[in-house]
Formats: sequence, structure tokens, C-alpha cells
Amino acid sequence: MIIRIDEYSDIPIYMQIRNQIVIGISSGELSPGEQLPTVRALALEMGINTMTVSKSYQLLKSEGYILTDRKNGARVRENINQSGVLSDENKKELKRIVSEARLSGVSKEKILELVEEYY
Amino acid sequence: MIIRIDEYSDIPIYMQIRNQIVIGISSGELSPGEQLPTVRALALEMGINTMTVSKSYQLLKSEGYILTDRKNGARVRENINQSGVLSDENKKELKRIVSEARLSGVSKEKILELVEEYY
Amino acid sequence: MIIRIDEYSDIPIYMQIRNQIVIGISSGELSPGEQLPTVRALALEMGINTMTVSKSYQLLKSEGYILTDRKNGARVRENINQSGVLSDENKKELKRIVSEARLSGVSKEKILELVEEYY
Amino acid sequence: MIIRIDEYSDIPIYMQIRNQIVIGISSGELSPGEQLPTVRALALEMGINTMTVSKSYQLLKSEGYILTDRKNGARVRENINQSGVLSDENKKELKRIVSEARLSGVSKEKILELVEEYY
DNA sequence: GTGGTCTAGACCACG
DNA sequence: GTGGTCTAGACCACG
Repeated sequence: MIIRIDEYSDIPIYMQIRNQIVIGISSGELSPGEQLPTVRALALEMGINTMTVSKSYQLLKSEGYILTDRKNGARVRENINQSGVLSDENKKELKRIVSEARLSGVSKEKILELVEEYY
Repeated sequence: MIIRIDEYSDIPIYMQIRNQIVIGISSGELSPGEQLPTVRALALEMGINTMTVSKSYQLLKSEGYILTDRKNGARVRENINQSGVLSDENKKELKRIVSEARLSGVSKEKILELVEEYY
Repeated sequence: MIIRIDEYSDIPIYMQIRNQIVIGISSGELSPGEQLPTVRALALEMGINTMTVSKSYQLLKSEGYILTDRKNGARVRENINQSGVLSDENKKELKRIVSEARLSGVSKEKILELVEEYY
Repeated sequence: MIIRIDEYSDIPIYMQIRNQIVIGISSGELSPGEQLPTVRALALEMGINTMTVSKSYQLLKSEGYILTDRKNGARVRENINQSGVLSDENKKELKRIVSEARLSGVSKEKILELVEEYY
């Protein structure tokens, strides 16, 4: 899986990495149990600080998306906790995006289509 | 219109204000041409600095959502520019939210429903 | 001559009026000696404060573009002072505009064309 | 690159800084990818507040001229967006300058010459 | 009375 | 060490 950092983005690098791994797990590009690159390998490959990658992995771990151990490194969790509900933060964000889309003249159908595509 | 700040949020105050005004315009709670509270009034009401409110207004102005002039204060623009497309940032955010929702066990239907509600 | 205010502009109203009258004189739309509307008439017509129009006229007078007297109101000067040089402020502004145009991918020819058109 | 503020100018300090950096990029004095001084360094050097410099940088960033990140500071963007057209504001300003120049007795050739020089 | 600018100073997240 | 945010307070131009 290729992780690509957008240097123009306001989103911190560690969060961009975290987001792309979450998207990768959801899309199936990363399978349950699959090994992630080591912190050092990913940092080297992306030309960034190991601290940054480490921060991404710790966040993913605390969120229950991955497991880490000293022996095997990090891998995708087999049984990700399913709360069954969208977090309040994500609801707010969704509302913001839908509002901006609407004001930009994007049709509801177009957004529904994107949700279908991304899901 | 009531603007409510979440002081524990990672989203900066000026951005929370900006977001809620955008949502208010989209929902119709704020009508085209409607006066917004003055910078000072909103700052006082919310217990924050005028500079912070001013930053929100300037951002909204630069994005084309509102107008400001020294005589009349700030008001919602009548003719908001419609690009007709969702920004790349918002597409990415939507993808992230949908991915997280899916991994949390939220059904696609539930998300589509929320989009319908917010639009 | 029709004066049109852009409410979205950051340029103060009194300056917008002043600018359009200067452009009107240069283009010949306003002839030397021609009577300008009274402060009250123009203010009424444009739905703005008489103070604002008065400020425009006083500026134009101090710059030597118009003459005012209590009897005849304001009219375009017959003999506008010709320094023969572009002011430092205008040179700087021109440099800024040309720089922005260049960075926006506007060709030099296009700018020269606009200068030809406006002169 | 030396940035020089005119304290008697009506143009706000943050805008003067912004303008000079834009001119610097266009003239090649600032190369694509080149580091800008840090907010603190520039503020100290110019004897102004860091907030003021920060405002300039944020404006330049929002306009797509520079990038900022917390690690590397600010630097000139490699691929500045090219709309290919002169903004309406700049067209109006150009028209104003040309009109004033004409009324001051500045020849068209002189202006064309300046455009050639600045481009 | 309004928004816009600026200061001095502080704290924070990112890396 | 960097930019980003925020405060408290001041002054200004515009209208």
C-alpha cells in the first residue's frame, strides 16, 4: 500500500498517515492481520521522522485499528470494535461538508454517489 | 442564531464559528442578506476575543460567504459563488468519514440518511 | 456618467467614487469644465451618505482634478496639472500588478494590450 | 531578500510584506522552493510583531504563493497556480493607474516601457 | 458604531 | 525551533 503525503495540506503528517491507513483497511487494501511496514521502514521510505510515523501507529493502536508488539511490529486488527454509531465529531464534519457542498451548488445526488463509491 | 463553541475540540475557535455560520447559511437559519452580529457583540456574548471573531469573519469573507463593511457590519452574501464541485479536501474528508463509519459498523444506509438530513 | 459602487470591494466608497471620476475624466466621458452632480444629488442617487460623496470631491479637488465653489458646485478642471511622471505609489502598484499577472500566467502582451485599451 | 516597510503608506504592513514577496517571486529574487525567513526572524529584523508577519504568510499561503509547515517554516511554492487571467480587481487598478498617468501627462510609451521592465 | 490593524505576550501542536 | 492560535488592549479609517 502506498501512502502519499500532501505537503500543501493543513492536516498534520501523522494524521494523514493515520487517515490513509484507516481508508486502506476499510477499502480492503489492507487485510485483517496484515503486517504494516515498521516505523523505521515507513519513515525512511517517506523521508520523514520516525517520531511522526510512531505517532500515527500509536494513534491507530489507541483507536483499536491496529495491534503492535515488539516482536511482530504492527498489524491490522482482526476484530475491530464496532460501536455501530458515527462519532459526534464525524457527524459534525459530515454536516459541515454537506453544507459546503450544497452552497457550492453540488447536488445531493452527487454526494450520495460519492458515499456509495467510498463505502 | 446561536453559536456554540466546544472548548475541548481540536478545531480552533475561529474555525468552529466559521463552520457554524456556513452550516447556518446552508440550513436557511441565516438568510441571504441577513445581518450577522457585530464582531464585538459576538465576542462579548461568547466570552472570547474580538480578534478571534474577526478572524472568522475575514475567513468567511475571503471564502465568499459573507460581506463586511464598516458601516453595516457583516451580512450573508446574496449570491454565493457556486463552483459546482466538491473541493478535493472535502472529498478526502468525506472518504475518511465514510471509511471510519464503515469500520465502526455503521451501515451505508445510515450515512445516506444523514446526508439526506443535512442537505 | 454613471458611477457604480462595488459593495464587495475593500476599496472605500469615497475612493471608488473618486477613482471612477478620474477614469471618467481620462476617458473623455467627463469633459473639461463639465459640471458634476451636486454632493446631495449624487448621494441621493447612490443611496449613500453625503459625507462620503463630499470626501470624494474634496479629495479630487486637493488632487487638482476638479474645482468647487459654492455657487456653481463642482466641475472638471480645464487645466489639470501635469507632473509628467508616474507617482511612486502608482509605480509600486503597477509593479505589483505586473508581478501578480506574470505569476498567474498572464502574458506580457496581454498586459500591454490592456494598457493600450485603457490609455 | 530585503523587505522594506514604508511606515507612512496607507497599505497595511502585512500587505506590504505580502506584496514585496510576490514581487520577489515574480522577479526571480525568490526562487521556487526557497526558504523564507521564519516569522520570528522577519518580525525581529523588521521591528514588528510576529502576528503581523504571520498574517502576511497566511495570506500568501491562502493565495497559493507559499507553503508553510511547522517543521521547515515557509518556502516558495514550486507550482504556483496559473489562472491565466488578470483578476477583476487588478484590471480595475490597472485602469485607474493608466488613467491617472494619462492625466498627469505620462505618455503611453512610458507606461508600456514600465510594464516591459517589471514583467 | 463598525470592522481592520497592530502590539506584547503567552501557550500549544508538530516534528 | 517552527508556525498557529488566542488574549487584552489600543488606535484608526470609514461612514
